Amino acid sequence: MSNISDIIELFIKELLEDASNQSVEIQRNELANYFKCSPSQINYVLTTRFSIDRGYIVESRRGGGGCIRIAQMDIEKDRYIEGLFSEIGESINKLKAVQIIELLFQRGIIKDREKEIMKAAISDRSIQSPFNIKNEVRANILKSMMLVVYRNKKDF
Amino acid sequence: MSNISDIIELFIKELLEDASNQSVEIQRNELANYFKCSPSQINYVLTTRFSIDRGYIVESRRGGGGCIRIAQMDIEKDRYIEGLFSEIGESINKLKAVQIIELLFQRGIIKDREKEIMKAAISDRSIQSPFNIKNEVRANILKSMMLVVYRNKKDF
DNA sequence: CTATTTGACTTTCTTTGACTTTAATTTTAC
DNA sequence: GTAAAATTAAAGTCAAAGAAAGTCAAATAG
Repeated sequence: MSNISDIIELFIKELLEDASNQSVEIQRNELANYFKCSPSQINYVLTTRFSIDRGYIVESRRGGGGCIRIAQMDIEKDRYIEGLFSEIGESINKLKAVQIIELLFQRGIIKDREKEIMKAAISDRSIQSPFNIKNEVRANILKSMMLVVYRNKKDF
Repeated sequence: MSNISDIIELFIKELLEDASNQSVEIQRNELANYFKCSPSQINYVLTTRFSIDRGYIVESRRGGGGCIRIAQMDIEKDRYIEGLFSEIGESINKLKAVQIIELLFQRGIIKDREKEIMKAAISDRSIQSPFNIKNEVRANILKSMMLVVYRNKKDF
């Protein structure tokens, strides 16, 4: 204990607890100043503790008035998606990805057009990277989209 | 949050909401004075937030009694999507991609959750390719997804 | 060795101000 | 009284400065 990263992690998680809509906005420099650490420490915490795999979506804006938004999915409540996530892992081929998307549709978690959009996003035609990282990129895209779906159930 | 540009953007959009004919007239100096900012700030907001690819037309007249008119374009969905396609081209950065997605939502072409799914798919976190092809991949993903929307209008 | 911390450098977005251009109004010359 | 000139009242442009956040690699801690 008592490394700053853990403390900042906890702090952000408390903010998220208090937030009504499961998302908070922070200012990197402000937070860094508050914890008397370097600004890039905040980035470190975000990438190591608030990654997609852990159920968080992080967005940011630079420039004057810039900020970082952290949104959370309540992964505990959804053992199901947790299972799918670990199945996807770091890398997934197109066939398996499509299967998972179809599954989500069958379960009534996504609508028809959402299914089609997701399939389009992870198609080989989309991920035309000339290197052998297609499946890694596909895994990331799929997980990101799934997070949105799970976070956003209310809108369904 | 809380940068003046965003506030002015919001203000103008509210004016547009209230306007009967989807267009409003403002006076640059008056507005600048109201928000206690430099007049050229207004130009900045107009070029970054009310550009033609965001669906706005801005006209102005200089000299005494001059003013700026901002009008919201009302374009047929099909032609609209086609135009956006050519704008995306081979490569697109994240900001522009998000703008296009927001536009589709604003125009009622996609739903809220579809918007979020699409934004997740083209986020930097998703497209974690270690090489300099991010923007190419992003363009492909976005176009693929838009194609689904375009073909699948009936479901909306 | 792995995880953390820091700092120098980069990128992106915003804000400001000095200068330019254009249009309307007022003044002047005839 | 009218046409040209001067003045004034807008809006436009552009580049520099400022305000964030991002990256990456070296140093440090455990």
